[in-house]
Amino acid sequence: MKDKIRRNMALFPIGIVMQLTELSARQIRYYEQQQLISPARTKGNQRLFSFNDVDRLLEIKALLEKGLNIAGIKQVLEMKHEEKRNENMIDEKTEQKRRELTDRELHELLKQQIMHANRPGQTPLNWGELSRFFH
DNA sequence: ATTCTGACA
DNA sequence: TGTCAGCA
Repeated sequence: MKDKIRRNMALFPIGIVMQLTELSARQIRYYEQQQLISPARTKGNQRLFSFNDVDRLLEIKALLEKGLNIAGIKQVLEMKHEEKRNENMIDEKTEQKRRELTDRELHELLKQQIMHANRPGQTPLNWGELSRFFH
């Protein structure tokens, strides 16, 4: 279990992360403000990201492309946190149920945003991609 | 050369 | 979110 410290080891500066994630420095810093990530800092106050930070950013990017806003992403990420907490019981059936639960909650999140946060002049949701959530 | 924070024609 | 300024 030495892999955990490796994944959490602060390694690369924002420039590298930009290339790895296809995200702008602006976005990466913004997501940190929204507390979606918490990269380490050098003595010179420069951000140092770990593999976990990068993976997290990739997840954020994916969710963003699915049409979720910061609030929605926070909730999904929060569930991911609970998942890891329960990853002790690696039962096959409970694992399956958990995935279904996650999908249902994602469905709810998206439904809420579609109904509620439907702002003028903007269509933040990829309805095509969302079809699977409305079976 | 890079990154950081703050601000907005 | 982009982008520019003024520092470190």
